[in-house]
Amino acid sequence: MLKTKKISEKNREQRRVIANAAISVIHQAGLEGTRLRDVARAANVTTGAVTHYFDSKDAVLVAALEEVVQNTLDRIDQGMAQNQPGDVDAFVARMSAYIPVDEEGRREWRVWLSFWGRAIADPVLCKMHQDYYRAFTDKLTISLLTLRPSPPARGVTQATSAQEMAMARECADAVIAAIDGIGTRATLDPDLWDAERQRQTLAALLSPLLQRFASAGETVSPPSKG
Amino acid sequence: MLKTKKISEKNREQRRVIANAAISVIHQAGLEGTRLRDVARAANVTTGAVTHYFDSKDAVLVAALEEVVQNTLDRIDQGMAQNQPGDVDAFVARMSAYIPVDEEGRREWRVWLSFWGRAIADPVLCKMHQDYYRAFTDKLTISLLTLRPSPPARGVTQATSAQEMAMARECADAVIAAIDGIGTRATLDPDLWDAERQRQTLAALLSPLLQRFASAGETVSPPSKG
Amino acid sequence: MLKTKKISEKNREQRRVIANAAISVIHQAGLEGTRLRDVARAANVTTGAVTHYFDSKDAVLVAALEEVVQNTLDRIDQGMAQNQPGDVDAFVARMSAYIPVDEEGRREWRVWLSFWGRAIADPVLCKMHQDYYRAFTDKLTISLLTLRPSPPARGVTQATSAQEMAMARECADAVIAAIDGIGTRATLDPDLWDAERQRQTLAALLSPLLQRFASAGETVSPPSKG
Amino acid sequence: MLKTKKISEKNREQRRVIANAAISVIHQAGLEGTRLRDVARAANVTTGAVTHYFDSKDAVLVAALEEVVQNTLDRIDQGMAQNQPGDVDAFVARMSAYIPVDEEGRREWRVWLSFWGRAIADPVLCKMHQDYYRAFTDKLTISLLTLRPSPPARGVTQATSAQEMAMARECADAVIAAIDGIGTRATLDPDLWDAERQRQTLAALLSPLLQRFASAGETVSPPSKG
DNA sequence: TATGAATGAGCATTCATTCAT
DNA sequence: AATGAATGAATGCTCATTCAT
Repeated sequence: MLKTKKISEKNREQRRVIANAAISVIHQAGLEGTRLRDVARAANVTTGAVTHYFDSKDAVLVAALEEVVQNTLDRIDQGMAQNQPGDVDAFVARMSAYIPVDEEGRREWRVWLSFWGRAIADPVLCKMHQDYYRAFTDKLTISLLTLRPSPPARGVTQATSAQEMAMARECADAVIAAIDGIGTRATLDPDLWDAERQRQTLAALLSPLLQRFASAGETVSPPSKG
Repeated sequence: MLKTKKISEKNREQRRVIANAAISVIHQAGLEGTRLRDVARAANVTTGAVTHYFDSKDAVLVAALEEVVQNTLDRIDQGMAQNQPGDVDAFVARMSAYIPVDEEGRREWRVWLSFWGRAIADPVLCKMHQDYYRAFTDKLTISLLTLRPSPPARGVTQATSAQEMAMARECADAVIAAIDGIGTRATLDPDLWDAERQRQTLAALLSPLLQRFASAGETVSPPSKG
Repeated sequence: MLKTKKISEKNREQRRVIANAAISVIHQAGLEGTRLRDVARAANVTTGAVTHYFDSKDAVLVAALEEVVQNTLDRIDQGMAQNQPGDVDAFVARMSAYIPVDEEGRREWRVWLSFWGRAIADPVLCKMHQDYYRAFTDKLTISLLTLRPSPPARGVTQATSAQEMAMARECADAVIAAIDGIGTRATLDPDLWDAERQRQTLAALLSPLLQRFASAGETVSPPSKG
Repeated sequence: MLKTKKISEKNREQRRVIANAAISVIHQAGLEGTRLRDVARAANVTTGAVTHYFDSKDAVLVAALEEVVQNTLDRIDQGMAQNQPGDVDAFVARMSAYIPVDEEGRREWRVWLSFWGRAIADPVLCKMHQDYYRAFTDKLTISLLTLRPSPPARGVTQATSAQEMAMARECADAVIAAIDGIGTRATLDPDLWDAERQRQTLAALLSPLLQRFASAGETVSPPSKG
């Protein structure tokens, strides 16, 4: 039993090693240029070992994507610390952890973008993306609420109104869209899109939006819609 | 001479037919699921005809992307009509032509997204994307300037100051990022992202930003940066 | 009728133009690298024209080989002038017209050699080669007889004895083998085999042989065989 | 280490099996009629196995040629035993091992001839031929020197004079040319060229030449050149 | 567990040939 | 007589997958 557990752990460890090797290869060769042999070589194992730990190539790719997703979600959890109400600038600055401003970010974005193209025709990958984004949206929605003044300060008794929740979710949608839009551009045109331009664009999109949101009693929707 | 022209035109016409067939197949099967035979069948020609008009499969895919790019650029030119100064809502509404709010839009976005993944490892496709986005940014920058009150109204004599240009370009970056971010989400999670949610998110991101921009004498950059 | 003849002549002329174009392409690209399109281009006609004048690609290649054969046979006829009895050196010198000592010779030999490889698996080409070589052997046999002193000088009355004919044919075999052997080497290693080395080797092989043959009353066979 | 060696040996063995299968197919179908699938079938493996051991079809063909070359060189080494000075007949008889007098010889010559045609347009094959022939020439030159009386018998002290070497090399050129010329004829017209005719022609060409060479103090060059 | 040799279906690509004009 | 666009069979090659060791 002890042995089984050890083996199982080794199993899991080997799977992660291979998944990370796959990420490396995808990063370098692109998704359709990724051959199982190269993944095996990058993981210092044989091709047989790869198929030993994974049922198919698709399973390897899914594991690679899960690895990237997990890394990102972990970072989100770290960054989703309690906000200071009204401190929009700090929040925007934290969001810049999700755009490709450093080497690791660029690496993850390249893999990320590779999977988008394939997810379109692959239900499994598509479902993974949807689940991940929904989770991200939920986390962000919760976090955004802490940007608002605490309820008592606004003279309301209930913890969070449904309307406030909706506003926060709209905001989360917008924040994620901004991140994805900037990340895409920066990944495909890295020479033109250095960290500064990315951060500037992120701030341009999020600051006015979040300042409205953070202001008590106002809606995030444009006035013209009301 | 006339004959030559006719032949040349037929050539170009056939190439477009095949490129559009490729778009159809990419839309259905994804980029890596696209086989030349299926493209040929979709174009009602034989595989030999495809290789008669194109040097290689890659050339067919490039032509397909060019077709999508051209369609989009054409639409941009149509939508870049003179803005009414300050009419931010109308501008935002026009921008919604670029997010996948209808069937054709979804179709183009699926193709578009497919190419992103491949552009990462393909210098030719990458260059195409960069060129296209730079062109789009330029067009949008010009258009955005017309959202601002005319110079005399602001008491300035010069046509457009360098600072104003920079502001407009920052705005253009932000607008494009918003479009890409929303388009990506909507393409990968179409059930959750209907036209309404897309438009709402687009407005949430662009309205506050553009209202600042359209207001004379203010900068688009967040106050904290100044 | 006159018109028919003209057309027919044009036909023949066009076929020769195409055959010579084929020789050019074979010379440059080798036999298996020869595409009908390139032959057409080299002849300044369209691919359709080539198939109009020839039933198939093989027919084009056969015509090309016939052209080379005809050129060679014509030259043989020119060189087969009456020999001066005993003038072995002049005969050997004339034989050097058949080894690739000049540009045209090298060109023809490259084509020639290309066809050998294909003749092995192609009965039609094989037959052509056999016929050509047999014709060459016959011509050469006749010519060689004139190297010998005239019969009266040898005290024989009959024109040419059967034994003498056999000797001459053996000689012809040897001469042709020497030419082919040297031509092959020189074609495949032209840098090492300049005209001088070829001529030297030809003389080394033929001079002793032919001097024996030219001497009345002796046989060309090695003494040990007799 | 032992295991590695075994694998490596199996690799080499399999490559040879496939190369020999290729020879069989070339022998039957000619070089341009040789398909990888037929080679695979002849080797009792799948097409995938062939590409597992070889990078490309060309690599398979090169290996096939190398096999033939190696066989020939091995035979040359066997036949290059010390000559008895002056025993020209024995030497000529040994040379007949290189003309297609038996089934195996015909087989090798067919492959050999096939490659000549392709070597013309293929630098790699061309280089192989040149290297092989230069090696053959060197071996033959050394061997030919032993046909001459030993230096003391000729009253010279030095081992081998430069002039003697040059004579031997000229002789080697001639011997090889004779072999190639006869082999070519016999391969392309096997019905007419039985073993007897080949041997006769070989003797006709080589005997007078070598007798001159084997005679001390004479040059192999024709008198008229001196 | 782990290996890597072997498989074979599937792909893009080539090119002689056909045929409507 | 001549064109050249279109055909489609045939080939080399790739690579995920299998399996005996």
